[in-house]
Amino acid sequence: MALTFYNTLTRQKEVFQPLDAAHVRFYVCGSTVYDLPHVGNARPVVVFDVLYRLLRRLYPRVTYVRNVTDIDDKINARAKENGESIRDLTERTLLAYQADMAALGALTPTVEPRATEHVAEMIAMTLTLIAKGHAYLADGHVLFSVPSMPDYGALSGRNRDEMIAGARVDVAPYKRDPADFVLWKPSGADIPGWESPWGRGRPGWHIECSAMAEKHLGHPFDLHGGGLDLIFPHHENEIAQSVCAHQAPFVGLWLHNGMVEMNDEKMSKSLGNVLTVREMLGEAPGETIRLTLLTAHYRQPLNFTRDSLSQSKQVLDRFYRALRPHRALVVPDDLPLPAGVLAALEDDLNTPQALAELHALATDLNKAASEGAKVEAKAALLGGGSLLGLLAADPEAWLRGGATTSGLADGEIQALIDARIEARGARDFQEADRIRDRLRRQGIEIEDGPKGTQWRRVG
RNA sequence: GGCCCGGUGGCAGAGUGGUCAUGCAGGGGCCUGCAAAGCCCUGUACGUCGGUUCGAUUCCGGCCCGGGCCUCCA
Repeated sequence: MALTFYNTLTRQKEVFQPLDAAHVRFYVCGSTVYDLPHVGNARPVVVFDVLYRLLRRLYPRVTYVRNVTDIDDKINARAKENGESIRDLTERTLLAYQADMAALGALTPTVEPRATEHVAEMIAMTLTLIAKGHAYLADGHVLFSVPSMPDYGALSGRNRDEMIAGARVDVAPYKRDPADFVLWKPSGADIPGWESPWGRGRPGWHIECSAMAEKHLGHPFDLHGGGLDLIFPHHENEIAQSVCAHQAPFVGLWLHNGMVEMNDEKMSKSLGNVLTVREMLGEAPGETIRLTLLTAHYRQPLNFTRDSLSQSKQVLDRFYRALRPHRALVVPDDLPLPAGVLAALEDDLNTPQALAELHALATDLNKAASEGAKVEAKAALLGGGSLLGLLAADPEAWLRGGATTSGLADGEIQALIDARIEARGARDFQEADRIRDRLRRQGIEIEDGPKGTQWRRVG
């Protein structure tokens, strides 16, 4: 099956045709580093991590760029509020972000460019836009002239008049057109600023992505991703800048993930209904959070609840239970790509379908009779899992390290199990059941099998 | 107000013009000393009203409901 994606630009599914089949290049909007990332911030990271894993298996070389926004007025405000330097705030937050995303099983992108390290490129692009008549200087600001670009609005599917009609914000008096947006703005002495041809100032929000994408991926490149809420104005403006600076098409394929919701409402800091990834990592393994983010198709809204988290934990338990008895079976390092999982992901990253395939593979493994069938089934399950960034943990460790902290240490558990085995050997089932009940009350479930008694923590 | 998206069985959540999602929960069986796990079987689901069709949950239109964007936002 051909790799297919729903393109926001055309609002239909299209077969993916890389500009260079030897080297696929894509860009995803990352995070503004002023606060701990919440679960909503994590969704694009996990979703596009699956995309990255898929592309790496399909193409010889993939460059994945995810930016770090460390110039932003919210950062300035937060640093002032905290009484710490901007550098300290962004450094600390970036480290937390990277740690949290790694805990969710996200691979490190090829490049994580920072805005502060690309101001020169942004100034250069701004100069180009002025030279080409797409930007102008007004009241110390450099503004992009939206009317200078006839195609403006193609991504969000709105025309300029509609935008102006629906505008809910006062238009800055220095704008020639209400839709114009800032490329560069002046900085007062108490705000970070960089020297520029227009005096000391700082870049507008959108220009960083245009400049960093160009630097690390060239122009044009294959695919651009981000949250649905970035379509307008961020991505629209990014397109305008890049297209006008180059007088050439920018990106043909745009992917946008749906929002994470709580109580059917978008999770966002401004609404105050956020759960941070860090908070959730205290309640559930990162892999459980990751799976939860993959249970719905990436373009659908995802209602995030503790209940959905425990559902995901149950699913992972099922997979790891299937794998547990086969620890000794050696599978190839180069895991196979199960056809069903691959086909599901090639169809616009249909992760729910891919998970259904994983369930079928787990059933296959549970039913496998011969040694050869077991090896094959185990490799398939792990291979499918790796494409989704799942099932890399040691099954025994996963099952014994459940969500709740039992009062019993592993040694104590084993001692009780040994005692129970002895009782069973003596056919003292009353004693054996008493021990089992005691373990169960401590959150330990035991299973008697042909290879002896195994246990796991439930919760 | 403008632009966009969605409403699937108890829950989560894919998908399809006419036999199946999948998982959890529920019911029955096999296995087990009993369990647990596993395996097998098990569900009159597709917001509503019309239209197209031999046939619609799936296509089209109206309506109702929910969400997103239009301002920072993943």
